[in-house]
Amino acid sequence: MAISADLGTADMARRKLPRDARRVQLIEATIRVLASQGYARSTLSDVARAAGLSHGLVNFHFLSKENLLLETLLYMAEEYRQNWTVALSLAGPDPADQIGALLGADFNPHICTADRLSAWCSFWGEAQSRPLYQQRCGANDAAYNTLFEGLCAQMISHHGYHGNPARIARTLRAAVEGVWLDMMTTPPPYGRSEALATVMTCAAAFFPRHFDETGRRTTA
Amino acid sequence: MAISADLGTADMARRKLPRDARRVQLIEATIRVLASQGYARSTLSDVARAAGLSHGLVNFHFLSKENLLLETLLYMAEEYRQNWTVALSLAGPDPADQIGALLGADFNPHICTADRLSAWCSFWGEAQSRPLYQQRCGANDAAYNTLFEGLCAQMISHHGYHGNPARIARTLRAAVEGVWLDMMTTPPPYGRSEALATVMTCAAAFFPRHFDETGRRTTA
Amino acid sequence: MAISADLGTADMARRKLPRDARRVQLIEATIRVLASQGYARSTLSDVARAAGLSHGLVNFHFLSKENLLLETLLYMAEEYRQNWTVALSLAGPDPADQIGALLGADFNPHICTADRLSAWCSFWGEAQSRPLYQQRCGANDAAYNTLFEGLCAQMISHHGYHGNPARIARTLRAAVEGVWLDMMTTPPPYGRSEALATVMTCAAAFFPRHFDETGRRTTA
Amino acid sequence: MAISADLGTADMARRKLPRDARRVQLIEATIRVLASQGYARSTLSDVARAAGLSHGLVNFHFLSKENLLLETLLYMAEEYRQNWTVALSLAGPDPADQIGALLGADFNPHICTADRLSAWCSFWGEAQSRPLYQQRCGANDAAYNTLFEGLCAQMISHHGYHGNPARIARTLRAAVEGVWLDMMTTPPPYGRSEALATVMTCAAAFFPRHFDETGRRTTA
DNA sequence: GATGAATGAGCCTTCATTCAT
DNA sequence: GATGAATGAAGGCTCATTCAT
Repeated sequence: MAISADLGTADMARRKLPRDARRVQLIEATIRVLASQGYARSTLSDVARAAGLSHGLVNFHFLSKENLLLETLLYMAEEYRQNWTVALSLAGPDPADQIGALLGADFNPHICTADRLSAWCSFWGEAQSRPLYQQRCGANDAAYNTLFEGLCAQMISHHGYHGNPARIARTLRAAVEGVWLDMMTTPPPYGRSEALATVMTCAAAFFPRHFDETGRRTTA
Repeated sequence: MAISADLGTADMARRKLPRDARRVQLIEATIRVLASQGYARSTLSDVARAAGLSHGLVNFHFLSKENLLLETLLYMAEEYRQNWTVALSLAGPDPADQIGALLGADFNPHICTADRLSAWCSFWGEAQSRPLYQQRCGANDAAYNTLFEGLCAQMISHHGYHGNPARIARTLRAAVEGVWLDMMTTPPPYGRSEALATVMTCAAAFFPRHFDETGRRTTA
Repeated sequence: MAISADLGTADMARRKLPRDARRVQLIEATIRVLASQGYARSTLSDVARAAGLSHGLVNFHFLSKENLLLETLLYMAEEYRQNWTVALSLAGPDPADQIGALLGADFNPHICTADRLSAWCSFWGEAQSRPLYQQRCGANDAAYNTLFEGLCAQMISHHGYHGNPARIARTLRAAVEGVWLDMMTTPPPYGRSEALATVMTCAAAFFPRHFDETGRRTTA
Repeated sequence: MAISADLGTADMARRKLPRDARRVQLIEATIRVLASQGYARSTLSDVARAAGLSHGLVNFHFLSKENLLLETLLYMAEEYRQNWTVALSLAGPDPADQIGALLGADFNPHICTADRLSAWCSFWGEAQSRPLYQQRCGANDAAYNTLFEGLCAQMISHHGYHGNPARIARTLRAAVEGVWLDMMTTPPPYGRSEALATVMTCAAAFFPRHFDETGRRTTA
């Protein structure tokens, strides 16, 4: 993960690296455990075992289970943010290109892992009763939403489409999340490519001249 | 839904209720507790307190916590199924009417309660690691999916639309689930009507002559 | 059981019969449950189920579990006492006949049931920590011991044997109890007849002219 | 027995004991608790309190109550086996010496404690309904029984006695167990020496030239 | 830093007892 | 008398947290 490398290099001034490396190691273990056990059944021992470390070390690095889980969520949220940010920066200036980049980023094999999807799911399930989680879960990234809505508005104004940009943006966002849920709930054959195709079908419904089921229309 | 009518009210506080009435009372309490505490933090004592009954009674009627939660899920799944079944039977023969009825049913105030949405969310979060939950959660109702896909196919063949019916159906389904997730995650103002409007926006994108943001076009 | 019939007819003056009949029914069920579950795992529900009666009835008739178990022990102790009393009264006047009768009585098929042996075992296991049980268990029947010791003394004085009558009596008693324990602990083939033969082997060791492995020597 | 030497004393109250030492400490506490409370009333808290440790530690070391009790039984069975094995190895080659050693070993003050007798009793009481216990309780040590029977056979062939060796062995075994039971059930004055004398009385009945009430005849 | 034994709060579960019907 | 729902105390078990080594 680019993010973990960055985290490691950031304050690398001193031998802090082992410290952060341990943290990332434990967080990655937490993600795996959340995926396989679910939130309610995940224990610190499971995490320690998954990380190949000793039981007591988890509290040493994260002070509490509560905190470990929160940091795991923050880690995934940051990872997610960096992912679409990078994708966006690599895309062309056309809003269609940018929308395509954002939607595609959600299915980037680095992000859209079975384990990570499951872990997200776990957090969603708990978010309702935990304000701290809620702030970091999915649809609450205001920057993302504003950006996406702006891109939809540009599609309308620049490319001659019609409709309420906020609602179109929200619809596409909902489709992505719904598809993510399906990927969890539905048996294997329903993979990343079919998921992406489903989302692109939705995009094509709104912007038929710029998208089709396979993604951004190259001939647009 | 008739199933849940009037339960949890004060008058049934004590002493000898018919077996099924108590079960429903406890299940409704479980839904409320799941909504407010989340899955991981829900205890039998919470459920008993929410129902105004002793905690021993929960095990008396449900044998185990595990089982109580499973029965709660089954109860909600059945309630959900009945809800769209009824809505469908009341709709006209036109596939557009039936699709409108199905989508609207998902936002029926009886079903689409804050508590119920939260409870569903809790189960989704755990479903990944529990096959028994997974079978009953959301996108796995084969009958529903087949039906919905058939209706989309009819829209195409009867009303001159284009596209892959399976993928359109899946997209609409994903949009509904995504919107449900948003309703949980997003603060209050995002209510049932806005949620329904979002889903209808999606339907309108696929079947513009038969739907708009407010629902089924009356003049179609 | 003769004893249960007697209990039933004793105060049969009025319709007390159903009352005592129920008690005996529950006690017999308790014996079966003790035998199959052991003391620690026997519950009132088990007893009720084994008796084919309702749960609440046990407390109605016996006031408490503690009391039910005590009464069961008293019932078995009384049954045991009657058994050897009757056997003794049917035996001839010779001390050898009486000893033979007493030893044989312990393996009377009515008394020496698999269930009853197991139940006795359960009570023995608990007796150490319950004075009330201890008084009624096995070797504490003073009347029996005095009697048996007297008979051994007669064997010595009348039939020319040697030894300490108290100790011989105690040895025979111990052999009976040890054999009972073995019958519980050892797999099936070790039945009543082999058990009796073992005890008779012991008697024959002390009184060889009057006993052999098969019991009282007929030609003595 | 070396195995149990010095355990349960004050100095090992707290903090980091080698794994096995803690296990033995807890097992010894379990024996004491079984003796004073009986099987049915023994709780993990009792055991923890008796050991001066927290109750959580019991499950930490033994995983479950069930397992703690089983391990306690195994510990006592092994202790018992070692006891007679050692006694046998110290005895002379004459079968009479060896039988005397085996019978005496059963009343070795290290083994034949009030607590241990009570604990054995508790297990016997439960053994009927627990195959795992049954295998380890008393009369089922095939090696012991075979050995003992062989020694009785030697007494017959070498020293001119008569009788069925299997039955004599079983009788002596039964006497030992019966006497053990009596030691539990009967009030104090009935101590180890009287118990041993009773068993020796039995041995003397079968092998009068080699045993008397006080044990192995020295002049044989 | 790292380890894992030790602690104790909290939860699920069992079950004797009560009691309305 | 009989039934079985209801209660609540008590116990086993889990597990986050602490801490001596």
